[in-house]
Amino acid sequence: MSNSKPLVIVGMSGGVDSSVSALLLQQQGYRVEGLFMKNWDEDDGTEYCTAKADLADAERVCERLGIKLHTANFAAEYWDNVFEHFLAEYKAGRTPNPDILCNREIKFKVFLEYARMLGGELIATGHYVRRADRDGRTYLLKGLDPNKDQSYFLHAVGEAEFSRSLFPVGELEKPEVRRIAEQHGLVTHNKKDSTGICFIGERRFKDFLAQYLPAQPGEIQTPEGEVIGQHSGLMYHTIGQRQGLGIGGVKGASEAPWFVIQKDLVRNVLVVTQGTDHPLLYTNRLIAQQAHWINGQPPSSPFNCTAKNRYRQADQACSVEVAGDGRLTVVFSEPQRAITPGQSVVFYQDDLCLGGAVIESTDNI
RNA sequence: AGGGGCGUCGCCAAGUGGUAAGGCAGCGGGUUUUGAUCCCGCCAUCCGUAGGUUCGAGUCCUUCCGCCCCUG
Repeated sequence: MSNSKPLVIVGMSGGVDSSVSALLLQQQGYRVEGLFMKNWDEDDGTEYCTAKADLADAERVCERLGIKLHTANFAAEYWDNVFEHFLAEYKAGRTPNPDILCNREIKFKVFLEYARMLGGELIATGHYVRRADRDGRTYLLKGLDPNKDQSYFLHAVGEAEFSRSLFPVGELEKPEVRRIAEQHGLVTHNKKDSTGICFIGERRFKDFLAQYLPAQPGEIQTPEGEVIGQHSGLMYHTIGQRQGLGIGGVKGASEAPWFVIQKDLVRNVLVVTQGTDHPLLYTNRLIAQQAHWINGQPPSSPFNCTAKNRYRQADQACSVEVAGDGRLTVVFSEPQRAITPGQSVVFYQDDLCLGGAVIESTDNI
Protein backbone atom coordinates (compact mmCIF):
# COMPACT_ATOMS: atom_id res chain seq x y z
CA MET A 1 0.00 0.00 0.00
CA SER A 2 1.00 3.64 -0.11
CA ASN A 3 1.77 3.31 3.54
CA SER A 4 4.91 1.42 2.67
CA LYS A 5 6.39 4.56 1.11
CA PRO A 6 8.42 6.74 3.44
CA LEU A 7 6.82 9.92 4.71
CA VAL A 8 8.79 13.05 3.85
CA ILE A 9 8.14 16.30 5.64
CA VAL A 10 8.96 19.18 3.31
CA GLY A 11 9.92 22.50 4.78
CA MET A 12 7.52 24.77 2.91
CA SER A 13 8.57 28.41 2.88
CA GLY A 14 5.93 29.63 0.51
CA GLY A 15 8.51 29.98 -2.25
CA VAL A 16 8.82 28.25 -5.59
CA ASP A 17 11.74 26.00 -4.64
CA SER A 18 10.08 24.24 -1.73
CA SER A 19 6.82 24.10 -3.68
CA VAL A 20 8.48 22.20 -6.51
CA SER A 21 10.40 20.06 -4.04
CA ALA A 22 7.11 18.81 -2.61
CA LEU A 23 5.73 18.21 -6.09
CA LEU A 24 8.78 16.26 -7.25
CA LEU A 25 8.84 14.05 -4.18
CA GLN A 26 5.17 13.34 -4.67
CA GLN A 27 5.90 12.35 -8.27
CA GLN A 28 8.71 10.13 -7.05
CA GLY A 29 6.21 8.20 -4.98
CA TYR A 30 6.92 9.49 -1.51
CA ARG A 31 4.18 10.25 0.93
CA VAL A 32 4.52 13.99 1.38
CA GLU A 33 3.44 16.47 3.98
CA GLY A 34 4.54 20.06 4.42
CA LEU A 35 5.63 22.10 7.39
CA PHE A 36 5.57 25.87 7.45
CA MET A 37 7.90 27.33 10.06
CA LYS A 38 7.54 30.73 11.61
CA ASN A 39 10.73 31.43 13.46
CA TRP A 40 10.64 35.17 13.88
CA ASP A 41 7.96 37.04 15.74
CA GLU A 42 7.61 40.47 14.22
CA ASP A 43 8.32 43.04 16.84
CA ASP A 44 8.17 46.23 14.88
CA GLY A 45 4.88 45.77 13.08
CA THR A 46 6.20 47.80 10.17
CA GLU A 47 6.79 44.91 7.81
CA TYR A 48 3.35 43.88 6.75
CA CYS A 49 3.37 40.18 7.42
CA THR A 50 5.27 38.76 4.51
CA ALA A 51 5.21 35.67 6.71
CA LYS A 52 1.44 35.66 6.52
CA ALA A 53 1.53 35.95 2.75
CA ASP A 54 4.12 33.17 2.57
CA LEU A 55 1.94 30.92 4.68
CA ALA A 56 -1.00 31.63 2.40
CA ASP A 57 1.12 30.65 -0.61
CA ALA A 58 2.30 27.49 1.09
CA GLU A 59 -1.32 26.62 1.87
CA ARG A 60 -2.39 27.12 -1.72
CA VAL A 61 0.43 24.98 -3.02
CA CYS A 62 -0.32 22.19 -0.57
CA GLU A 63 -3.98 22.39 -1.43
CA ARG A 64 -3.12 22.10 -5.11
CA LEU A 65 -0.91 19.09 -4.42
CA GLY A 66 -3.43 17.62 -2.05
CA ILE A 67 -1.00 17.31 0.84
CA LYS A 68 -1.29 18.20 4.47
CA LEU A 69 0.42 21.34 5.75
CA HIS A 70 1.59 21.55 9.34
CA THR A 71 2.78 24.74 10.97
CA ALA A 72 5.27 25.26 13.74
CA ASN A 73 6.83 28.15 15.57
CA PHE A 74 10.48 27.76 16.49
CA ALA A 75 11.00 31.41 17.32
CA ALA A 76 12.33 30.63 20.79
CA GLU A 77 14.92 28.22 19.45
CA TYR A 78 15.82 30.64 16.67
CA TRP A 79 16.37 33.43 19.13
CA ASP A 80 18.43 31.36 21.56
CA ASN A 81 20.51 29.38 19.11
CA VAL A 82 20.88 31.72 16.18
CA PHE A 83 19.99 35.30 16.91
CA GLU A 84 21.82 35.73 20.20
CA HIS A 85 25.00 34.50 18.60
CA PHE A 86 24.37 36.83 15.69
CA LEU A 87 24.18 39.80 18.07
CA ALA A 88 27.20 38.69 20.08
CA GLU A 89 29.28 38.50 16.93
CA TYR A 90 28.32 41.98 15.84
CA LYS A 91 29.07 43.24 19.31
CA ALA A 92 32.52 41.68 18.99
CA GLY A 93 33.15 43.51 15.75
CA ARG A 94 32.71 40.55 13.44
CA THR A 95 30.25 39.94 10.61
CA PRO A 96 28.32 36.73 11.26
CA ASN A 97 26.38 34.61 8.80
CA PRO A 98 23.16 33.76 10.65
CA ASP A 99 21.76 31.59 7.87
CA ILE A 100 24.56 29.08 8.22
CA LEU A 101 23.71 28.74 11.90
CA CYS A 102 20.01 28.68 11.11
CA ASN A 103 20.50 25.67 8.89
CA ARG A 104 22.52 23.83 11.51
CA GLU A 105 20.42 24.75 14.52
CA ILE A 106 16.91 25.07 13.12
CA LYS A 107 16.26 23.47 9.77
CA PHE A 108 18.47 20.45 10.24
CA LYS A 109 18.02 20.05 13.96
CA VAL A 110 14.76 21.39 15.41
CA PHE A 111 12.85 20.87 12.19
CA LEU A 112 14.33 17.43 11.71
CA GLU A 113 13.31 16.41 15.22
CA TYR A 114 9.86 17.87 14.75
CA ALA A 115 9.45 16.01 11.48
CA ARG A 116 10.30 12.76 13.18
CA MET A 117 7.64 13.53 15.76
CA LEU A 118 5.20 13.93 12.91
CA GLY A 119 6.15 10.48 11.71
CA GLY A 120 8.44 11.60 8.93
CA GLU A 121 11.42 9.41 8.17
CA LEU A 122 12.92 12.10 6.02
CA ILE A 123 12.80 15.83 5.57
CA ALA A 124 13.26 17.84 2.40
CA THR A 125 14.03 21.46 1.68
CA GLY A 126 14.25 23.61 -1.43
CA HIS A 127 17.99 24.09 -1.17
CA TYR A 128 20.06 23.92 -4.33
CA VAL A 129 22.40 21.17 -3.21
CA ARG A 130 22.69 17.49 -4.04
CA ARG A 131 23.01 14.53 -1.80
CA ALA A 132 25.19 11.64 -2.92
CA ASP A 133 25.17 8.20 -1.33
CA ARG A 134 28.16 5.95 -1.85
CA ASP A 135 29.19 2.89 0.13
CA GLY A 136 26.83 3.68 2.94
CA ARG A 137 28.07 7.21 3.35
CA THR A 138 26.20 10.41 2.55
CA TYR A 139 27.94 13.32 0.90
CA LEU A 140 26.93 16.89 0.15
CA LEU A 141 27.46 18.07 -3.40
CA LYS A 142 26.99 21.47 -4.94
CA GLY A 143 23.66 22.14 -6.61
CA LEU A 144 23.60 21.35 -10.31
CA ASP A 145 22.81 24.97 -11.17
CA PRO A 146 26.14 26.72 -10.63
CA ASN A 147 24.32 29.99 -10.37
CA LYS A 148 22.17 28.85 -7.44
CA ASP A 149 24.39 26.43 -5.53
CA GLN A 150 23.66 26.82 -1.82
CA SER A 151 26.09 24.32 -0.35
CA TYR A 152 27.92 27.27 1.20
CA PHE A 153 24.99 27.71 3.58
CA LEU A 154 24.72 24.02 4.44
CA HIS A 155 28.36 23.20 5.10
CA ALA A 156 27.90 23.26 8.89
CA VAL A 157 25.32 20.48 8.87
CA GLY A 158 26.48 16.92 9.45
CA GLU A 159 26.36 13.69 7.51
CA ALA A 160 23.83 12.19 9.91
CA GLU A 161 21.39 14.97 9.15
CA PHE A 162 21.98 14.86 5.42
CA SER A 163 21.34 11.13 5.44
CA ARG A 164 17.80 11.94 6.47
CA SER A 165 17.32 14.82 4.05
CA LEU A 166 16.31 15.19 0.43
CA PHE A 167 17.00 18.08 -1.95
CA PRO A 168 14.93 17.56 -5.09
CA VAL A 169 15.61 20.90 -6.79
CA GLY A 170 19.34 20.57 -6.33
CA GLU A 171 19.28 18.34 -9.39
CA LEU A 172 17.70 21.09 -11.50
CA GLU A 173 18.44 24.54 -12.79
CA LYS A 174 16.32 27.36 -11.48
CA PRO A 175 14.51 28.21 -14.75
CA GLU A 176 13.44 24.56 -14.96
CA VAL A 177 12.10 24.73 -11.43
CA ARG A 178 9.92 27.71 -12.32
CA ARG A 179 8.78 25.98 -15.50
CA ILE A 180 7.69 22.92 -13.55
CA ALA A 181 5.85 25.09 -11.04
CA GLU A 182 4.01 26.87 -13.81
CA GLN A 183 3.12 23.66 -15.63
CA HIS A 184 1.55 22.34 -12.47
CA GLY A 185 -0.33 25.47 -11.63
CA LEU A 186 1.58 26.34 -8.50
CA VAL A 187 0.96 29.96 -7.51
CA THR A 188 4.56 30.39 -6.48
CA HIS A 189 5.89 29.82 -10.00
CA ASN A 190 6.73 33.46 -10.63
CA LYS A 191 7.30 34.59 -7.09
CA LYS A 192 10.43 36.61 -6.60
CA ASP A 193 13.28 34.85 -4.82
CA SER A 194 13.43 35.89 -1.21
CA THR A 195 16.55 37.49 0.20
CA GLY A 196 17.64 38.86 3.54
CA ILE A 197 18.18 36.83 6.67
CA CYS A 198 16.13 33.65 6.51
CA PHE A 199 12.88 33.99 8.49
CA ILE A 200 13.56 37.65 9.17
CA GLY A 201 13.52 38.95 5.64
CA GLU A 202 14.73 42.07 3.91
CA ARG A 203 15.35 44.96 6.23
CA ARG A 204 17.15 48.23 6.28
CA PHE A 205 20.06 46.49 7.91
CA LYS A 206 21.39 49.45 9.83
CA ASP A 207 18.01 50.23 11.35
CA PHE A 208 17.48 46.56 12.13
CA LEU A 209 20.76 46.24 14.02
CA ALA A 210 20.14 49.49 15.84
CA GLN A 211 17.05 47.93 17.40
CA TYR A 212 19.21 45.42 19.23
CA LEU A 213 22.65 46.88 19.77
CA PRO A 214 23.87 50.22 21.12
CA ALA A 215 25.93 52.22 18.66
CA GLN A 216 29.13 54.05 19.51
CA PRO A 217 30.05 56.83 17.05
CA GLY A 218 33.71 57.33 16.20
CA GLU A 219 36.20 58.45 13.62
CA ILE A 220 36.83 57.22 10.13
CA GLN A 221 40.54 57.30 9.36
CA THR A 222 42.93 56.44 6.59
CA PRO A 223 45.69 53.90 7.28
CA GLU A 224 47.95 56.90 7.89
CA GLY A 225 45.68 58.12 10.65
CA GLU A 226 44.15 61.05 8.82
CA VAL A 227 40.59 61.65 9.97
CA ILE A 228 38.28 61.93 6.99
CA GLY A 229 34.88 61.33 8.51
CA GLN A 230 32.71 60.05 11.32
CA HIS A 231 30.95 56.70 11.64
CA SER A 232 27.84 56.13 13.71
CA GLY A 233 28.91 52.70 14.96
CA LEU A 234 31.47 50.11 13.89
CA MET A 235 28.81 47.41 13.78
CA TYR A 236 27.22 49.11 10.79
CA HIS A 237 30.23 48.40 8.65
CA THR A 238 32.02 45.35 7.37
CA ILE A 239 35.29 44.70 5.58
CA GLY A 240 35.23 45.67 1.91
CA GLN A 241 32.13 47.77 2.32
CA ARG A 242 31.65 50.94 0.30
CA GLN A 243 28.12 52.08 0.99
CA GLY A 244 27.24 54.05 4.08
CA LEU A 245 30.56 55.73 4.74
CA GLY A 246 29.30 59.14 3.70
CA ILE A 247 32.74 60.19 2.53
CA GLY A 248 32.41 62.71 -0.27
CA GLY A 249 35.20 64.33 -2.23
CA VAL A 250 38.37 64.73 -0.22
CA LYS A 251 40.63 67.63 -1.18
CA GLY A 252 43.76 66.36 -2.80
CA ALA A 253 42.53 62.76 -2.98
CA SER A 254 41.55 60.87 -6.11
CA GLU A 255 37.98 60.45 -7.31
CA ALA A 256 37.78 56.77 -6.33
CA PRO A 257 35.26 55.57 -3.72
CA TRP A 258 36.34 54.51 -0.24
CA PHE A 259 36.20 51.01 1.27
CA VAL A 260 36.47 49.63 4.78
CA ILE A 261 39.67 47.70 5.42
CA GLN A 262 39.64 47.42 9.19
CA LYS A 263 37.51 47.84 12.29
CA ASP A 264 39.61 48.93 15.23
CA LEU A 265 37.46 48.12 18.24
CA VAL A 266 39.99 49.35 20.76
CA ARG A 267 40.09 52.84 19.33
CA ASN A 268 36.57 52.62 17.88
CA VAL A 269 38.03 53.69 14.55
CA LEU A 270 36.91 52.61 11.11
CA VAL A 271 39.91 52.40 8.79
CA VAL A 272 39.22 53.03 5.12
CA THR A 273 41.17 53.17 1.95
CA GLN A 274 40.50 54.44 -1.53
CA GLY A 275 39.89 52.36 -4.68
CA THR A 276 38.11 49.03 -5.26
CA ASP A 277 41.38 47.19 -5.71
CA HIS A 278 43.54 48.84 -3.11
CA PRO A 279 46.25 46.38 -2.01
CA LEU A 280 45.21 46.67 1.63
CA LEU A 281 41.87 45.08 0.73
CA TYR A 282 43.62 41.89 -0.29
CA THR A 283 44.99 39.07 1.83
CA ASN A 284 46.09 35.55 0.91
CA ARG A 285 45.99 33.80 4.27
CA LEU A 286 43.35 33.33 6.92
CA ILE A 287 43.01 31.61 10.26
CA ALA A 288 39.66 29.96 10.91
CA GLN A 289 38.12 28.20 13.87
CA GLN A 290 35.15 26.01 14.70
CA ALA A 291 36.06 23.78 11.77
CA HIS A 292 33.28 21.43 10.80
CA TRP A 293 33.78 18.50 8.45
CA ILE A 294 30.56 17.10 7.03
CA ASN A 295 31.86 13.55 6.92
CA GLY A 296 33.67 13.68 10.21
CA GLN A 297 37.30 14.05 9.22
CA PRO A 298 39.22 16.43 6.99
CA PRO A 299 41.65 15.09 4.41
CA SER A 300 45.05 14.49 6.01
CA SER A 301 46.66 17.82 6.72
CA PRO A 302 47.95 19.72 4.93
CA PHE A 303 45.82 19.36 1.82
CA ASN A 304 44.95 21.31 -1.29
CA CYS A 305 41.40 22.06 -2.31
CA THR A 306 39.25 24.99 -3.33
CA ALA A 307 37.32 27.30 -1.07
CA LYS A 308 34.78 30.08 -1.03
CA ASN A 309 35.12 32.78 1.59
CA ARG A 310 31.70 34.19 0.73
CA TYR A 311 28.52 32.95 -0.90
CA ARG A 312 28.49 32.77 -4.71
CA GLN A 313 32.20 33.37 -4.99
CA ALA A 314 34.03 31.35 -7.62
CA ASP A 315 36.10 28.47 -6.20
CA GLN A 316 39.52 29.64 -5.07
CA ALA A 317 42.53 27.33 -4.99
CA CYS A 318 44.08 27.03 -1.56
CA SER A 319 45.99 24.83 0.84
CA VAL A 320 44.64 23.99 4.27
CA GLU A 321 46.53 23.10 7.39
CA VAL A 322 44.71 21.73 10.41
CA ALA A 323 46.26 22.61 13.75
CA GLY A 324 45.99 20.61 16.94
CA ASP A 325 43.50 23.00 18.48
CA GLY A 326 41.19 22.63 15.52
CA ARG A 327 42.18 25.92 14.01
CA LEU A 328 42.80 26.03 10.31
CA THR A 329 45.32 27.98 8.34
CA VAL A 330 44.24 28.55 4.78
CA VAL A 331 46.60 29.94 2.17
CA PHE A 332 45.12 31.02 -1.13
CA SER A 333 46.93 30.85 -4.45
CA GLU A 334 45.56 34.25 -5.34
CA PRO A 335 45.04 37.18 -2.97
CA GLN A 336 41.42 37.41 -1.86
CA ARG A 337 39.47 40.62 -1.61
CA ALA A 338 37.98 41.58 1.73
CA ILE A 339 38.05 38.29 3.59
CA THR A 340 35.87 39.05 6.59
CA PRO A 341 36.15 37.74 10.17
CA GLY A 342 32.90 36.12 11.27
CA GLN A 343 32.07 34.92 7.79
CA SER A 344 32.70 31.32 6.83
CA VAL A 345 35.25 29.73 4.57
CA VAL A 346 33.85 26.60 2.92
CA PHE A 347 35.97 23.89 1.33
CA TYR A 348 35.38 21.86 -1.80
CA GLN A 349 36.91 19.16 -3.90
CA ASP A 350 35.19 19.73 -7.21
CA ASP A 351 31.48 19.36 -6.44
CA LEU A 352 32.00 17.76 -3.06
CA CYS A 353 31.52 20.05 -0.08
CA LEU A 354 33.96 19.06 2.65
CA GLY A 355 32.88 21.49 5.35
CA GLY A 356 34.07 24.81 6.57
CA ALA A 357 35.07 27.07 9.42
CA VAL A 358 34.53 30.56 10.77
CA ILE A 359 37.11 33.13 9.73
CA GLU A 360 38.99 34.58 12.66
CA SER A 361 41.72 36.70 11.12
CA THR A 362 43.62 37.35 7.93
CA ASP A 363 47.10 38.35 6.87
CA ASN A 364 49.59 38.03 4.06
CA ILE A 365 52.54 35.74 3.57
C1' A B 1 45.33 98.54 7.88
C1' G B 2 47.45 97.57 3.08
C1' G B 3 48.63 93.72 -1.01
C1' G B 4 47.15 89.12 -3.35
C1' G B 5 43.78 84.90 -4.07
C1' C B 6 39.17 82.49 -3.85
C1' G B 7 33.76 81.79 -3.42
C1' U B 8 29.98 76.48 -9.18
C1' C B 9 25.07 70.40 -6.36
C1' G B 10 26.05 67.70 0.73
C1' C B 11 31.74 67.05 -0.58
C1' C B 12 35.84 67.24 -4.40
C1' A B 13 35.94 69.60 -9.03
C1' A B 14 35.73 71.13 -14.75
C1' G B 15 34.22 75.42 -17.11
C1' U B 16 37.77 82.57 -18.54
C1' G B 17 31.51 85.50 -23.36
C1' G B 18 27.38 81.44 -26.21
C1' U B 19 23.74 79.33 -22.94
C1' A B 20 26.27 74.35 -16.01
C1' A B 21 31.50 68.12 -17.33
C1' G B 22 32.86 64.37 -14.16
C1' G B 23 33.73 61.91 -9.52
C1' C B 24 32.34 60.98 -4.40
C1' A B 25 28.26 60.90 -1.16
C1' G B 26 22.98 60.22 -1.05
C1' C B 27 18.38 58.17 -2.88
C1' G B 28 15.68 54.47 -5.91
C1' G B 29 15.89 49.79 -8.56
C1' G B 30 18.41 45.07 -10.14
C1' U B 31 21.61 40.86 -8.67
C1' U B 32 21.79 37.91 -3.94
C1' U B 33 18.39 32.84 1.35
C1' U B 34 23.97 36.47 5.75
C1' G B 35 26.63 41.01 5.79
C1' A B 36 29.15 42.95 1.65
C1' U B 37 30.64 43.53 -3.40
C1' C B 38 28.69 44.45 -8.29
C1' C B 39 25.15 46.55 -12.10
C1' C B 40 21.37 50.26 -13.65
C1' G B 41 18.67 54.85 -12.84
C1' C B 42 17.90 59.67 -10.33
C1' C B 43 20.39 63.81 -8.38
C1' A B 44 22.39 72.40 -9.85
C1' U B 45 17.10 76.57 -15.09
C1' C B 46 21.47 77.58 -11.78
C1' C B 47 27.08 79.20 -10.51
C1' G B 48 28.22 84.01 -2.53
C1' U B 49 25.22 88.99 -2.99
C1' A B 50 23.30 93.40 -5.49
C1' G B 51 23.72 96.14 -9.78
C1' G B 52 26.01 97.04 -14.74
C1' U B 53 28.19 96.03 -19.86
C1' U B 54 26.53 92.74 -23.94
C1' C B 55 22.23 90.02 -28.86
C1' G B 56 24.02 86.74 -25.03
C1' A B 57 27.80 86.15 -18.60
C1' G B 58 29.31 81.14 -14.08
C1' U B 59 32.74 83.47 -17.27
C1' C B 60 33.84 91.13 -18.19
C1' C B 61 33.01 95.72 -14.68
C1' U B 62 31.34 97.70 -9.89
C1' U B 63 28.98 96.95 -4.63
C1' C B 64 28.60 94.32 -0.53
C1' C B 65 29.28 89.56 2.31
C1' G B 66 32.45 85.40 3.52
C1' C B 67 37.00 82.61 3.50
C1' C B 68 42.40 82.02 2.67
C1' C B 69 47.53 83.85 2.16
C1' C B 70 51.27 87.72 2.58
C1' U B 71 52.99 92.39 4.67
C1' G B 72 52.87 95.27 8.91
